Order: sequence, then structure tokens, then C-alpha cells
Amino acid sequence: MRQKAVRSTIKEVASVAGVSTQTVSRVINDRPDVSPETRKRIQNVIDKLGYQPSALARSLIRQRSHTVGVVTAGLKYIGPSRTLSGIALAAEEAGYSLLLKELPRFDTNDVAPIFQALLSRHVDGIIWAVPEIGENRKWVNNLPFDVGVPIVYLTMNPQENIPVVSIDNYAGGKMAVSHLLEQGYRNIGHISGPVDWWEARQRMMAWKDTLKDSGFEVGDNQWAEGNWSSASGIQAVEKLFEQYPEMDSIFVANDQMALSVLKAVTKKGLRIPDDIGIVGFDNMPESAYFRPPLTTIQQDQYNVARVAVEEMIKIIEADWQGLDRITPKSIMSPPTLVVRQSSLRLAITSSLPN
Amino acid sequence: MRQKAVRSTIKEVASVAGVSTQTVSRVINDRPDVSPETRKRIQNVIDKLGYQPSALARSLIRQRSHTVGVVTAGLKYIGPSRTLSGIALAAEEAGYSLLLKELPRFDTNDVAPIFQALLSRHVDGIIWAVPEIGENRKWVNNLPFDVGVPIVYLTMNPQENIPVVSIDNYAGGKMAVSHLLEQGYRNIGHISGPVDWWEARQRMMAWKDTLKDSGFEVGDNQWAEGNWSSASGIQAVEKLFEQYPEMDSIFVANDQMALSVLKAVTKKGLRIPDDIGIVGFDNMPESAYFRPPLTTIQQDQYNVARVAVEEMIKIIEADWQGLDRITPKSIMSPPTLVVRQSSLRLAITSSLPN
DNA sequence: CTGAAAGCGCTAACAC
DNA sequence: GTGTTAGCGCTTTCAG
Repeated sequence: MRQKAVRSTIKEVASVAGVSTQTVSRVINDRPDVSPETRKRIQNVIDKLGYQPSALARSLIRQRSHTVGVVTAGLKYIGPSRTLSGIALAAEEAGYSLLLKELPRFDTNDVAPIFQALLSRHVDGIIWAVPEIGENRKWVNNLPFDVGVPIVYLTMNPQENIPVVSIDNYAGGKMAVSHLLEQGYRNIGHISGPVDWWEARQRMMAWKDTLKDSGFEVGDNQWAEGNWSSASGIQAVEKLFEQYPEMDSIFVANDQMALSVLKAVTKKGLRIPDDIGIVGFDNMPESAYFRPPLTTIQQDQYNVARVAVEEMIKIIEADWQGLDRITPKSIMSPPTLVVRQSSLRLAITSSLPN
Repeated sequence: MRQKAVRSTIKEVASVAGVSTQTVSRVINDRPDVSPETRKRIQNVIDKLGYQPSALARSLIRQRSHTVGVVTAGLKYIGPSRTLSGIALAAEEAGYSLLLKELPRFDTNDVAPIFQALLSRHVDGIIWAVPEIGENRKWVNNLPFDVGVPIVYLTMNPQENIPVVSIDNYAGGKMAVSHLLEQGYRNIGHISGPVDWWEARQRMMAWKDTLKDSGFEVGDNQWAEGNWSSASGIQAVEKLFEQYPEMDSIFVANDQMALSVLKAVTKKGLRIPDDIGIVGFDNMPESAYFRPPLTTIQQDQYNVARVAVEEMIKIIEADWQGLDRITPKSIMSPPTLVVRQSSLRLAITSSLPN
């Protein structure tokens, strides 16, 4: 037989306690104007029945669900999942539930159904945590319908009047290349991520700008494109060695590619960091155990996620309290440089962990 | 000023179309008994207004939310996030939304608030995707309240009358050790995960049993405990070298620890796989690019997640259609062995990718 | 074929 | 202090 859901209702509590539903409502909402005895009696009934108010019914009547929608993609990769984790923890702390949608592909452009699914469940806000790739932001400024709730974007190019929170990839790239320059490297190549990714372009631009600012020429023979995967790192580095033989160091746009670059370079008989210096990006937990340990740029996805949630909630609260809508701002969070052996040509390496 | 949510309601559609809400309801639910003209007229109004039925209101009245709650932990690790990804994609396909809760710690025992939060939002079922650790399953057979919806557990020890879906860690461990035996290794050590993890114990037990079944003695000097992290792998392997000097190979309980083991072994001047064979567990994307490439056990978390979602939905549907409740069963999905250089002592290595 | 009435579980506004 | 009425947005009877 069908086993009906066994939630008890406010009506049941009321009838058992011999009061009106209204009074029960006052108790569960901690409102005054209930006599201590009544309150106690009702509380007892609530405990006995294991009564729990329905968040659904409340959402309906209060026009507020305390739920935020999170849209993500590529959860099997470490970046997106760390970000999601940060969002989940921060939202929970703030008392919000999370409705999760994972896009099956990064470059989904058909976003209307996603929004509609979220809105039909009355989310109070949306965090768009899909990286900006190719044309997948075309819709930002002209959705075919009024979303009606705030949207905070992660990892995208800042725009006027749109709240964006992101790691400052450009700053990270500058840190990486400046560090190589300081270590005395002069012919710094670059292996980029897929150039239709905004993050990849930022890191590459930083590489170019930093070199140019230091008076170096930058030619197209000095970089190669990867696709973030270790496999693509090998191909890219081989290409680079061919087209840029003077190269004495490489800024690689992520650690996964850097892993296979370390391997390919070593296999070629070159020593790291003496002959070739390598800097990655991400600081994945394993990077410290590569051979040699990888210098890299650390992204604090947790913090970015937390900030995004806080921004979102600020906007929700402001709307709800009838205040002026907060002027959307972009927040770029600077990453940090983690120096390890793969780029340390000048320092005394024996003092470093290896 | 407060910007009210702008969703239009069935009432508005009805009044604009000049019909009752009931008729609109029939149209949006694709029911017969509406004249073609009326249907068309209403559909037009719906399109014009961008009307979307409220899933919340529907959930209330239908006593069915088409939402499942997912409880996870450690999303920043690759395993849990791959699993979540599989769940998200499978649930989406099946037309279910996901309400996500991430436990701040793996060993949370205070699960009542989690369930209550989920139930107050009327989830139709719950997928408990937190690994079994220490006492964190104590509550399974005596929750202080009736959950009332089906729960499917991932990654836990099978129990009577409880639906569990998991990778068969024991089978994976057997594959790993058998492979080492086939390659002619005879003194096989083990670096385990934290032994309060069920998965870690399964892998270790498989190691022990396989050796014993092949007529080898197994002493406590032949294994060491890690905590899944690369850092712990180093400590464990150093301990092993001390207490088990004859060791000629190691089954390491995950790839992250195996990474640092490869490094420590090499640093000691031993050759892999000639002097020491190594097998890991997980097949993380990077494992193929370790030095040497790592033989490992591949878990298909995607498939496990998909199966869990399917089981969950089967139970929900059965309940809902008033059928007998499905007898809960445990499903153990076998992993696969991925052979790479780190364990290949007998084969001609030149034929393998490196 | 279409509409009216009732109600899912809850709360806001008003009585008493 | 407490109860009554109305209604959030929708669907399920049941009339007509």
C-alpha cells in the first residue's frame, strides 16, 4: 500500500493542543502574545508529534523561500566543485537552502529552461557559477523574461550593473610571470587554457603584458593553446619547444597541464628549474608532490564563493526590506603565489621541501 | 522600493483569457476536455505573460515535489564531487530537482536537523552520499522520527532492508593485489586509508585476504595507515620501508597517496616497477601522467550515482502508485583495473604509453 | 467542454 | 491572549 508521507500539520497540533492553528503559528514563530502555559502545552504537543512546519507552505505565503538556485557545470573538475562547496557551506550558514542545477555542458546557451525551473520553485536569488566561455554570456543583458530575483555571477568578465565575483586571473598571471622574471628567466613561454575561456584569456593577457612592460617582445611563437587537460599539456609543450627553442621557462595556465609539462621537460633531459622554470595555476592539493614540487598560483575559491553568497543575500535582504536596490559591483579577489622548487633557480633549494 | 517578484499567476492568465483558473489548469497540464480554440487562446496568453506554473504550489497540493535531497560531504575532494555530478545529471534527466546539503564534516552524527530541513521542503526522497566513517551510521536503524520518504545510501556497508549502492571496494582491492601477484611480486605491502572509513577497511581486507588465499602470511608490519592525503603517503611509505624491508610492491589505497609514494620510492633510489611495484585506487585524471604512469583501480562514480538515482525513483514511483514497497537491495558495482607502468614488471614496457 | 467550491499547510489582518 | 477569516498558487472533486 502507498505509505503516505507522515508529516503532521499545524492543524493536528492545534487540535491536539486544543487551540487554534493561529496560536500554534505564534508559538512556532516565537512571537509574543501567547501565555506561557499555552506556549508550553503547544510545545509539548509539537515535540510529541515531531511536528515540523512546512517550508513550502511558508514560502508560498511569505513570498520568500530562503532558497537560492546555484547553476554550475563541470562538477567533476576540482575548480567548480570547490566553488560549489564554498557556496553550499556559506549558504547553509546564512540559513538558505540550495537548489542545484548542473549544466551538462560548459557552453550551454539555452538558459531559459534553467531559469524557469529555478523560478518555478521560487528561489530568492541565483548564483551563476558557470565559467564564461565563448558566447555563453550573450543572454546576460537581454533575457527574454524578467527574472525578478537577483543574479550573482562567478568567474566572468566584469560588466556595468551586474554583480560579478571572481578570482583576479589577470593579477594571478602577473604574479606568475613576475616571479619568473625575478628568478632570472628571460624567455618565458606560455601554455594557455582554451582561448574561448575568459579565465584563459586573462591569464594569457597578463603574461603578455608583464613581458611587454618589462621590455620584452612577445611573438605568437611563444605560446601554445591547451585545453586544461594533462594530455593537452604534453602536446603544447612539444609544440613550444619546436617553435620557441630559446625558451627557458613556461607559465602554464593550470596545474594539470603543468604536471605533464614537468614530465615532458624532464624526459627531454632538461633540468627543472635549472634549465627550465615552470609555474602553474590553481594549486591543486597534489601540486606540492609533483617532481619537482610545482610553483603555482593559489585561487581561494572558498572565499570567492563565500563573497558571492554574501553579496546575493545582501541584495535579497535589501530588496525585501524595501531599501533601494544595491548598486551592483564587481569584486575581484586576488590570488596568491605559492613558490616551490619548479621555478626556484636562485634560491638555495636545500631549504625547501621537496 | 521593493521590487516584488514578477511571476504571473494562473489567476491572471485566467482573467486575461476570460476563462476560469480551472480551464487554464487543464491547458497547462495537457488534459483533454478543452476545446481547441479555448486551448489556443489560453496558450497565447500564457506565452505573452511568460506564465510559469508554481512548482511550489503544485508540490503542496499534489503532495509530491519532484525534488530529491542529496546529502554529501567533502565536496572539495574529487570523489564526492564526481558522485554529486552523476546524481545531478541523472536526477535532471529524470525530471527531479536537487536540494543540496553539504555536511561541514565527514563524521557528523547529528543528522536530525539535516533530515528536517529536507523534509520541511517536502523532498520525495533522500540520497545519502556521505561515506561511512566511524560511528556515523549509528542512526540508520533508529531515527527518532519517521522520515516517511525513501533513503538510498551510497558508499556504505550493505545492510538488510536498506537500499545501498556502492563501488565494490573489496573487489577492487582484490584486483589490485592479484595483479601484483601476477606480475611476480611476492612481498606486497599496503598503505591504507583511515581505518575508520569503511572503504579503507574493505580495500585493506581485500589485500589481506588475497595474500592469504595465495598462501602468504600477512603481518602487521606489512601495512601502514594514511589519511588519503599525499602528505600522509610519504610518512606511511617511510614507515613501511623500515618495518618491512623485504617489500617489493605496495597497494596504496588511493592515487593521491600513491603520487607521493612514487616520489619517495624514487628518491630512495629504487626503480619503479623493477624494484618496487605500485598500484593505486581511484584513477584520477592525473594518474596517467605521474612518473611513472600509475596502475590503479577505476571507480565509476558516475554509474553508481546514476544507479542510486534510479533506485530512488523506482521506490518513489512504487510508493506513489500504491504498489508494494520494493524490497530494498544492495548494489555493489565492480570497478576496473587500469594497468600502467608503475606495476608492469613483466610486460614489454615499450608498447605502453608513458 | 467549462466553472464553482474546497483545500494543500501555513500566516497576515483583524476581531474579541 | 486567542480565534476567525481570508488567501498564497494551484488542483481536485463535482456540477452543469
